[in-house]
Amino acid sequence: MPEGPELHLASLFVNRLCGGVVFTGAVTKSEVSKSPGVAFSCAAYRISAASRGKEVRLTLTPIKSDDKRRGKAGEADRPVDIVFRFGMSGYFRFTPEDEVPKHAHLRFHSDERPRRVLSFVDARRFGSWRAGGSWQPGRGPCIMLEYSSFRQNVLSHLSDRAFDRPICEALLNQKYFNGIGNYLRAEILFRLNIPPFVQARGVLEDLHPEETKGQIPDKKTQEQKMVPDLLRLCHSIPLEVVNMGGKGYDPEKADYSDFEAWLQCYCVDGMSSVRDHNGRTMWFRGDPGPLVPKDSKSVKKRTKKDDHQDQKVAGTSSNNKKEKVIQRQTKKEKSSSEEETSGTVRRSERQRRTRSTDGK
DNA sequence: CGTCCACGTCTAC
DNA sequence: TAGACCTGGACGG
Repeated sequence: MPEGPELHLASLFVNRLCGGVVFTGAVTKSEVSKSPGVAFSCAAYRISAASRGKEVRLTLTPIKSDDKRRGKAGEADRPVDIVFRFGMSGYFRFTPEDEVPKHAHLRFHSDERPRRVLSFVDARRFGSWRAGGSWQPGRGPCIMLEYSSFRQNVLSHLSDRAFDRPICEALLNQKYFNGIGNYLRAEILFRLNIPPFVQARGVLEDLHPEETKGQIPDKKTQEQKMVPDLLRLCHSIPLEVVNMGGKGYDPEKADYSDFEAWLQCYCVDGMSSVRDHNGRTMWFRGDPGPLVPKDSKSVKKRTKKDDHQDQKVAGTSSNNKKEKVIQRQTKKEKSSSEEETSGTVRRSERQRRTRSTDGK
């Protein structure tokens, strides 16, 4: 669940559930985790959280007790910050001690009875944390919480080579779009009908610096402001997810359906998808744009349960990096595939469940 | 059983 | 621009 909205929801989650809780003792780490242990131990401390883009920072604040029997060796008295990245599968849980989830790699123990545990859970372990530091240098301002400087940061660096890339790939660059991930880029570009593989600079260079405070907008400016531009949607669409209220963050199935219903493009039946230059799946509708990878393969969505269709578009070689499946391909098949997949292809013809054998 | 795929970085050739 | 890093769910045989 981890893109900007999920990270921010995680911070809200921690503040809501742990705000009044006193924690105690050491911060414990799973054996298997490669992230460094957190050298913090305290008889009584509180936990608060903040987020920035795709990072969450926990602050452990020791509670000053009246009796000054502090001074035990290793006892902290100053606040400690821990900055987390969630990888592909990280999230926080707060559970009774005997219900700590599998893959809980960093744990904070409450001073209650029965005890509860705040856990950083991360099945794939692509996530990480670092104690004592701050936000990762090089990551840009938060798309949700630092909108103004985010916008400024992008528009003042358009000469950067990063904006040579297709817009869909630039949107994953955390130096400029801290918080955007794979589902958000699809949803954002979809709502503006921007082809994903057009050069980023071209999409961005005409945008206003905006937020020109004190200036009375004339009618034209007002009209322009009615139409949210790309950078504004990089802010507002993630906030839509946040405002759904915990859905989309919680890995439990019950909440997940709401999030699924919110998606208009990403993994949605009838949309097209291709691998971008970094091997990430880009979901879109219509024209992919001129910078689409040459050997890209278009794929129709596979639905999970209901109608389990798994239909690929015939044609182009399957460029699966890992398995290196060498597919034969004929020019004829290729052209027919492009005809079917690239041109907006009104999918009026309901999802066909025909499994066209690809390139075989 | 097996293969493919996943909301993300990292670093090495 | 490839892998590497991981687990697990969905789906196919």
